[in-house]
Amino acid sequence: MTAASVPAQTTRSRAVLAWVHLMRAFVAIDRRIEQALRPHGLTHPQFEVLAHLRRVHGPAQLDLSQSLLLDKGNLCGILNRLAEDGLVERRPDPVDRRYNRVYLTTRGREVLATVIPEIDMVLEGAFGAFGPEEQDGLRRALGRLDRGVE
Amino acid sequence: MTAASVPAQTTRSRAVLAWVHLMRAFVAIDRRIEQALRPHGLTHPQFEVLAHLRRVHGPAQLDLSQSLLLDKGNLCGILNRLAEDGLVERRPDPVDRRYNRVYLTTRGREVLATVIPEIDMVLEGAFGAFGPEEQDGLRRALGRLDRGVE
DNA sequence: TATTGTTATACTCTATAACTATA
DNA sequence: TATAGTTATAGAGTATAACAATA
Repeated sequence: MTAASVPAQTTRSRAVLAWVHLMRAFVAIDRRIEQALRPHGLTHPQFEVLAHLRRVHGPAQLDLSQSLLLDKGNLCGILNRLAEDGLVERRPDPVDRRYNRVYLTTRGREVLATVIPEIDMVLEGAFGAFGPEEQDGLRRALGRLDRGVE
Repeated sequence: MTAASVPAQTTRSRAVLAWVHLMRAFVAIDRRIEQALRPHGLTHPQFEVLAHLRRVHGPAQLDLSQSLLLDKGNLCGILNRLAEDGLVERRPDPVDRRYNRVYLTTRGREVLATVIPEIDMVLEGAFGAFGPEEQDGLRRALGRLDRGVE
């Protein structure tokens, strides 16, 4: 820091302080996750799509976009990039051909199989300092926070 | 959800669950903040810069980029947009003219004066369900989490 | 006519690297 | 030559809206 920059002290409310800490914790972990994803050529939204497809088999694009809170047009672009890389496949629903159902390819499953353990390690490293019941407590508090916002 | 999508049940570790909750809580609040910023034409990084300048007077751009963990080239672009909108001002350091010192303009201060209370309301709404000592507890846990990652 | 998905546009952010000006 | 800042480029995400295909 250069000499002439002047830090000022201001008081901040409990809520603002809590937010600053929440943000810092999130960003710190999120950066680690992105570092783990990048060598595999994956962005965060792309990983979210893949991880969702691992749990839900063959959703229509509209379902997918709603589940992940993404605009349908933008999801379309994300799916294009994933499909170009051969991680994902679109197949029209045989009954109602307006629907595209989205599936992981074998390659997509393989990529997930290598990426997910790396991310688990990041998370174990982050939360490992907490004991099991502390983790549960934190989780409950964050769940309350999440629900409180809606 | 369309009929043919198939949810699958998998077990997830405590750490992953804690992360999911952390992420959901963060994203929920973050979206609210962005909604509050958008009518003022501010993006999140732009607000971060302005908020930092409210506390630190006249930092050099390099200091600023390091404080906010932004690349100096990208910070330059963000400052250009803020300067175009008249919220921020660059003045070369009279002693060493390699440095640009960055200042809030009067307009920038005015915008902050209207935006910050709105964001405070978002945060009070989010954390208001917690009592003071609960907020402090959450804050301490998140602080530990943040430090543990580094 | 309503719904699903695609395409188009404009803007911002990020990563990376070459370039300019000052010291 | 080192440092601070700028510019350039390419890729990705987001918001918004018009468009095509199917029902």
